[in-house]
Amino acid sequence: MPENNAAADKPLRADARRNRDALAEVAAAVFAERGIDASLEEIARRAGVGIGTLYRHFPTREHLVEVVYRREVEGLCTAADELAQKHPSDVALEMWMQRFVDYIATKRGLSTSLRILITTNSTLFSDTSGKVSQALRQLVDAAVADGTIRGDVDASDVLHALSGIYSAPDTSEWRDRSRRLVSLLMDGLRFGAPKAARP
Amino acid sequence: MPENNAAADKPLRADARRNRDALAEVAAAVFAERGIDASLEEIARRAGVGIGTLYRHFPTREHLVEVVYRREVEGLCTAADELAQKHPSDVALEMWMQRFVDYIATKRGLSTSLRILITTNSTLFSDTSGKVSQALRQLVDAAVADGTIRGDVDASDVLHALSGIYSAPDTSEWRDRSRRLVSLLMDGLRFGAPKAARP
DNA sequence: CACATAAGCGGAGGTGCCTCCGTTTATTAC
DNA sequence: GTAATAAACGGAGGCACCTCCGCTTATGTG
Repeated sequence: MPENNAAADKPLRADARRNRDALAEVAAAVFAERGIDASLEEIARRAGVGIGTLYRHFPTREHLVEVVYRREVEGLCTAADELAQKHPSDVALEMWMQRFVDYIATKRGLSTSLRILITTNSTLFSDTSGKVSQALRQLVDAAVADGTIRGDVDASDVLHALSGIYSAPDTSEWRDRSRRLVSLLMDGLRFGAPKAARP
Repeated sequence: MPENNAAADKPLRADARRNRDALAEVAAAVFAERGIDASLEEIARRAGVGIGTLYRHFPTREHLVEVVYRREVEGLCTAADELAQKHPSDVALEMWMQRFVDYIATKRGLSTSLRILITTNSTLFSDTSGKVSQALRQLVDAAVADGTIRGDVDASDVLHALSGIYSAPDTSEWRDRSRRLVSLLMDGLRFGAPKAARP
């Protein structure tokens, strides 16, 4: 079956689809630069649409935030595929984790509102965290399979190791610290692997 | 020692105290009638002060809500004393529980925002719930002591029995249902008490 | 192509938020 | 009582929210 929400999902008209996408894309940028309380009118303005159009597509701020969030997670997961194709699998894994750090970075500061949104809307959390760990699993498994990282770890171990990134305090050094955590982790993962790159 | 917050608590000027009280009182009414998102400008207007004055006393909506909430709890607890003096102790207990129902009634619908406020500000919760159960304990103990309700229960039992009031769904019948719960509970408490009123 | 029409657009307008600062007033000192 | 002054007042102004509805445009049909 193609889809079947209560009374929805008919294909949008071309202009509507265009505007909707433009809004989501601009919103991502504006939220990143001004925080989650950014002016919706600014978003509409920058996207080149009227404020009415914004509200038609996204009746509340939360709707917009949710869509932006889902798109970003989507992008993160797509990146896993692309990296996997263009790079040796251990390098792909490392690059992806660095990108993951960048991604988390933009989410800091949005904390309160985003947390409320996520606790309010539980499918949002399960959907997205499921996708992320699936993307990670794919990268880790590939790297283990071709011997560029050691064989006695799996995706859950790596995810667990990354969890320090969430919990670390919100200082100016956070980003650097997190990048170092990722390289450190990679060194550990390469250690003793059959085909690990030797620096 | 009288008080000693970091750098505060000097006695307010007479007009300031007046305005502050008026605002809190009006706010209680307006929140009750329009919900927690009521217009702050309306509150200022009805209290007969400028909007600037409202914001000086209560820099954010949450500040105002918190103060209103604390006052209401205060009132509920004061009522316990008054009822205890004017009525036989079992009657006082019953009347107080009915008033408790009214109090909870005004809080329904405010749920989300109030819940956020309470989880954000944990002393608010411990302060108020402590006071409420203390008031209830006083009433129950008195009624047990003079034999108008049975002796094998204590305040915690009663509080536990009342907890159904919170959890019940938010229907139109809620209030009636809750009132009946209270009478039912009172019948049970009077049953077999040495000096219970016999209908 | 031309037309009909449903889908979508946009922005004016009314309301609320919050800040800032010139004016008013309670209080203290004399 | 009067004067000095710190405290408090109030509302204009600027910005954001969100709705409503007259106008525009994409799309299907002949």
